[in-house]
Amino acid sequence: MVETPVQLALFETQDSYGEAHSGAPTIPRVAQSSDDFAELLREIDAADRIAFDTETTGVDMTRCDMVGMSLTTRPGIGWYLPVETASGDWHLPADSPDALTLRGALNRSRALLAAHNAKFDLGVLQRHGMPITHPVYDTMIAQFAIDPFARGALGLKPLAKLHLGWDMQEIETLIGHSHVSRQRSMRDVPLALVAPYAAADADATWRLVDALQPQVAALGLERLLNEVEFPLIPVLVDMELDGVAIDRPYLAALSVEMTARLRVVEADIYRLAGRVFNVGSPQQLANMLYRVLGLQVDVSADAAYLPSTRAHRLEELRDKHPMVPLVLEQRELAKLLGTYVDALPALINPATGRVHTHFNQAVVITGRLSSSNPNLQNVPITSEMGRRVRRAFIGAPGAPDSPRACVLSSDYSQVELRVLAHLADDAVLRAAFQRGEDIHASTAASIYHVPIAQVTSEQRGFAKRINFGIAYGMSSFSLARSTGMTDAQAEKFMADYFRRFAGVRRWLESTKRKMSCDGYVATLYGRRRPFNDMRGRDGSEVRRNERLAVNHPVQGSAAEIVKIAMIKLQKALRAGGYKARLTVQVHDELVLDVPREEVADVRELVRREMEEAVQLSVPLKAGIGVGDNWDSVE
DNA sequence: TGGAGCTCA
DNA sequence: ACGCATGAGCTCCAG
Repeated sequence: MVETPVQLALFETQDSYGEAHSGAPTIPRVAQSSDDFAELLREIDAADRIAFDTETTGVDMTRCDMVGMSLTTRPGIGWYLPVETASGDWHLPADSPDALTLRGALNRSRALLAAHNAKFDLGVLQRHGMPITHPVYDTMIAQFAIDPFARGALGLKPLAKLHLGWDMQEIETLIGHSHVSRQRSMRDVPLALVAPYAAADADATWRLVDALQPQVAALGLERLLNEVEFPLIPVLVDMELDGVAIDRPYLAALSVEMTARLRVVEADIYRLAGRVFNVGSPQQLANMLYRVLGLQVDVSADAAYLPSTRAHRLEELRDKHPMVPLVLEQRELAKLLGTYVDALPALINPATGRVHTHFNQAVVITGRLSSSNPNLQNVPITSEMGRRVRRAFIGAPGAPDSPRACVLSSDYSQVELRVLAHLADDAVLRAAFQRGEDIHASTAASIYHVPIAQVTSEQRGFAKRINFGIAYGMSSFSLARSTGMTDAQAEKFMADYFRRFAGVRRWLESTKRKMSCDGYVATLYGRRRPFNDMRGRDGSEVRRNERLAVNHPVQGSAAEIVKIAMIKLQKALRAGGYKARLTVQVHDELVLDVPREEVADVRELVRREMEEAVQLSVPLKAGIGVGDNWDSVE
């Protein structure tokens, strides 16, 4: 039978696990009777700290099934609660009375709850009738705050190795490798093997809290974790589980239209080329443009390499040959089709009819969220064609006979510049924000010494460039590059800027000094970015680190403000009994599904929670739009 | 799998 | 003289 090789593999697993067991001394206890369960409940009531972990049939919390759950209330022992069993033994089905009892016990407990990558476990538990309302200590997020460069090694097993010296059993020893033959499901692994594996995971998590806590304290990360990152987890769980509604018929029609246009454009390209080639291959395209057609670009060319075919390079050639604009159009169509129009429908969860992105808290060094599968933080907005894609993101369907929810988008106005004004304590910049002025016009007025009403649009444009660039540590050369000023003009412009905004200049200097003296810089809530000793390094490397150093507190503190706004907003929405739901965060923008009858209320609630998220020395301002889709929110 | 190229804030 | 703005994710190609 098919079973035989599986069994063999599992026996081998047990052997290797036996060797490794000395490193992970967890005694598993399987809850197999009502008496066991009652004993566990008593332990939960008496516990100071409870670590838990879920075993599931997959890694996607929006669709996997729960196989079991492990719980540890003291080091060395891990309970395992099967969710389903073949026999009549005690188990814990979703929504069963026992599940409700456990949920009540966990939420009633005064113990610290801990989990590794808690968002996953909380999402799974929520989908199985056990929502956890307590804040949870997440050992993965704590580790990321301690060492943001550990990004690739944030799994529970590497952490247990690092902090506890444990060589833990890898999950592949139970379910096989995803790339080798077909992976088995955790559901098919015998209880006798799942239980010790799961128990060790909960035990490791329990002990990791002790290992991490001294470092968290030493690095001053308590407020960041307890006031920002941990409370954000349940907000992200709700956002991910709710998902975003997609207009599938609209996308289908858009696909037909865009694909037809793509075929026409490609046919025209082949006709002009005199042959068929792969326009999507930068190499073949460069060969066609620069060798066959002989187009010239004005760059100091290394003879060994053909020039790039990047869009801004092709824009310079737009009028030189009719193929060039066609290539640009082909690129845009192929990108939109491949990334959204044809790809999004496949990501719609059939059970919910929505797409469920992942918001990751442990990827971006500055502390921003990242979004993946799909990335909803880079949905096109600039081009007309891109905005047609954006129109596919719509409100959730309402109850029968009631209309779809609206899409509400609220974005912070100039949040990073306001953060800079606060951090740098720059009197001029602060005053401009306090007066509620158009900040770019105001900056221009300051630099050119003219009344704000007399600022020309060109002057405002220069000021806007410098306002954006400052937070990135921009040089006068890049200012010249991006504005078309000469180097000398740009240099003078920046000198004028820093004379006027002396607080900003002092802050930039002190931040760079802090980087080299202390070896780190930090955000409002204390998230650090470490730097290596740069003594004896190349000047350009030092300057790059200086740019990273000044960007970190600005970008990272802004990210914290948005996260706090999300936490407060979610709380206010729930307290008010609203059906409105947060769906997407795009760094300085929050997107919500709002039933039509709630729009007036929720609009003001969102504004208040965002503008009052934190108290800075400058006001925060949010701009809000409402529409039928993500494009029409203006 | 790494780079080229594109999208966003 | 050099090198030239921060932070991400996804798709495609080529090897």
